[in-house]
Amino acid sequence: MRQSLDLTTLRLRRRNSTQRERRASQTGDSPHNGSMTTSSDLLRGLTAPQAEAVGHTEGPLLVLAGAGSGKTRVITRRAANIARTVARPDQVLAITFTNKAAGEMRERIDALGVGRGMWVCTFHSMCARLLREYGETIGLGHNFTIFDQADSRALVKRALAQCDLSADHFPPARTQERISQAKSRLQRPADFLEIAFDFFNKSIARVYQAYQDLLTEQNGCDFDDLLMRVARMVNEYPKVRDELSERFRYILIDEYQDTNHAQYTIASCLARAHRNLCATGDPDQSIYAWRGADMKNILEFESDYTDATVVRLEQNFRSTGAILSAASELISRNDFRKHKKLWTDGDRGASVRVWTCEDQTIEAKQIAEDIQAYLTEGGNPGDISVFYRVNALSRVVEDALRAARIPYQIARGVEFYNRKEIRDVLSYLRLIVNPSDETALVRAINTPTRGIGKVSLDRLKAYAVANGITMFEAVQRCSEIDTLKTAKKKVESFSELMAKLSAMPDAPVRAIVSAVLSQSGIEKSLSAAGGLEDNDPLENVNELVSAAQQYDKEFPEGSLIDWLQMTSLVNDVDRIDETTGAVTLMTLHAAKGLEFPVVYMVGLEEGLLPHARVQLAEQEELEEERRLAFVGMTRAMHRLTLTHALYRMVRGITERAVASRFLGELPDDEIERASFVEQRDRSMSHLGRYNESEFSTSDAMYYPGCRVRHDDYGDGEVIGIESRLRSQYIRIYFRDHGERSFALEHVSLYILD
DNA sequence: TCTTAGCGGATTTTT
DNA sequence: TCCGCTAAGA
Repeated sequence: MRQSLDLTTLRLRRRNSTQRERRASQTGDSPHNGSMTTSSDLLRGLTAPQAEAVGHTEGPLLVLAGAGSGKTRVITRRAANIARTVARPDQVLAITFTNKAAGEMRERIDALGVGRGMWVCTFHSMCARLLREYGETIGLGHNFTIFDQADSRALVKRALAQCDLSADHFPPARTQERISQAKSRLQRPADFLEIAFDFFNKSIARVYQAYQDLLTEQNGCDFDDLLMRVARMVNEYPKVRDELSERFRYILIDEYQDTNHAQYTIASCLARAHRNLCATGDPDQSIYAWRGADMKNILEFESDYTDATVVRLEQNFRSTGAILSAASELISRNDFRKHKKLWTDGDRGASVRVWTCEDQTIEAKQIAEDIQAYLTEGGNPGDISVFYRVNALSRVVEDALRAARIPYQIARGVEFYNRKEIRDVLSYLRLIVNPSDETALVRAINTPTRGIGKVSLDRLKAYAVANGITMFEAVQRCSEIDTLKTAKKKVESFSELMAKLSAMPDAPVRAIVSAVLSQSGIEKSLSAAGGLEDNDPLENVNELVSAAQQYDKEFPEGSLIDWLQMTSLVNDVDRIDETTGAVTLMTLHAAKGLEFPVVYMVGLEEGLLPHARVQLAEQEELEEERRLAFVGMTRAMHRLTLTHALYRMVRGITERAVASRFLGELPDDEIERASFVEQRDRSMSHLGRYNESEFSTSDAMYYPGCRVRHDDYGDGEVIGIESRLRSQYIRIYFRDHGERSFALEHVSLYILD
């Protein structure tokens, strides 16, 4: 089991060693420094608060670590110190937010001369591992399948159908979200029903129950189940809790501000025996409230553990003065926060650049040109990253980079595993491991098409239900199913195929994957179809084989189960390869915890950041968007560029875009503006008169509080911009006429200041 | 049972 | 723009 958790670690270690060694040497954590064997060495080069956190061992500890304050270094050294002085490595549990972070941390700990055996993983992978070990206690087979979001969505649809609820009133995505939220709050279907008073919630409760039954029937766990089942297990089975909390004498949890209730419960239970819980995080970087994360967990740590030591890290070692000052000014607009003052004694550096661009194509082109110039000066593409709020924005940037022949990579690890052909192959593997996995069966049985369609599947299902067996067992006994007509033979041969494949469970994973490819006919049908220019499915499938081969090489002891688990739990960032020397594109969420010398943030517009889906009236939602902007900005070390476009094409339609209010919240002193807007559009635009000066605040920069003049209504103050239906509306308060709102594309306004 | 055309709806962010 | 779903035809 441990194998699966180590895999990502090792892979990342191999890939990233160059870059990380470079960074490590900058921070004094050189892996080649073999002389670090005493605890005092671990304190070398640290500031006083950092040293306090590293040296602390006993009792609860809260490290409030501002962006770029050397947090990773601190927790790494602290873990190393503990494992060296007061505990064995295997008594230490370190939970990080991504597998990548886990990999880096493990490598650094290794470099500090600590032996193997420490648990360094994410909440989800830790839970999967614990469930394989203890699952029987709560009636979960050890060979359970992890259902990803798409699988889970499909089950929600089935559950909705079973409950006779129309997808119109209960959109599967929303329903799934409701269920997920309930699970993260540790509410079971019955609990949910108890607090549901209206028809809507009662219906959701029914769907939830049906959904959960479907999952259980298939011996499956969705992502939330991994957490919920472990949380309930440690809560309700004192024996398990005691055993585990006895085992983990020291627990470190990073990014504590983004934990949800289930994770909080797990942490509390595991820390029960020894109370050596160290939480690190930064409330200003909490960006996952939408998926149930609760900032209260970190804000109330001190009342949960009244004897907690609190260390604040406020000195920033990452960014230049200008970047830090701009980011600090922005985040200071949030009301719901603990006051904190980040500071640096480094140089001010270059101003933060704010670019106003004609449209998204110009925006992308300017960025590509700017990157090109940076590379010409000898810069490294690997230093650069481009962030955006939504994945859809990556497209234009990609096109521009490709046109400029600049190497880039996108942090979208899950996408690979979401490809149809990959899911097809994986469904066979899942079925081998877990024959109850009906979702996998239904997919595999007719991929490639073998003439087993809906009708035959219905008959198989009916037979299974009538006889109280699984659908897979029905497949195996298809000869006795009379309702099957022409399909009988076909089902039979599928059954034989699966029997053959299942007979090789201990073979190397690569061999199993290859066997699936050749014997299922997937390979043949893919090569017959012929490859497209890019994204050839056959090539993707071959990449999967290589991945399996890699796994075999690194984990001779590894099993198919573990490999599948690993592929289910990869996230976007995990697949970034830092050694390729390519510009990295990612969402703002994925950027958390990373740093880059050069950062671009695109699409700083109302509707994108803050996103149109957030209720602007809800202060907390708006503040989370502001934190997201803050997280993005504070990733930058030397150079930060923020861009917005005046027109943006959304779903094929070009729309007027308005600069993000966040741009208006940045301090002028730290900002340098530039405009890439063509003259003709200025004169043709229906937005009224512009400021004369060329680089003035952008033409479109209406922000809340901005004073404007309207031809009919006189002077007023902008209250906000709202997106409704297809267009955006600007709401203005006029002294003489009260509140009015106008369609942005038709209104004519003069900006007064 | 499979293929295709046409339509409508959708998009936040992720383990 | 794009994707997935539906209905109709082979």
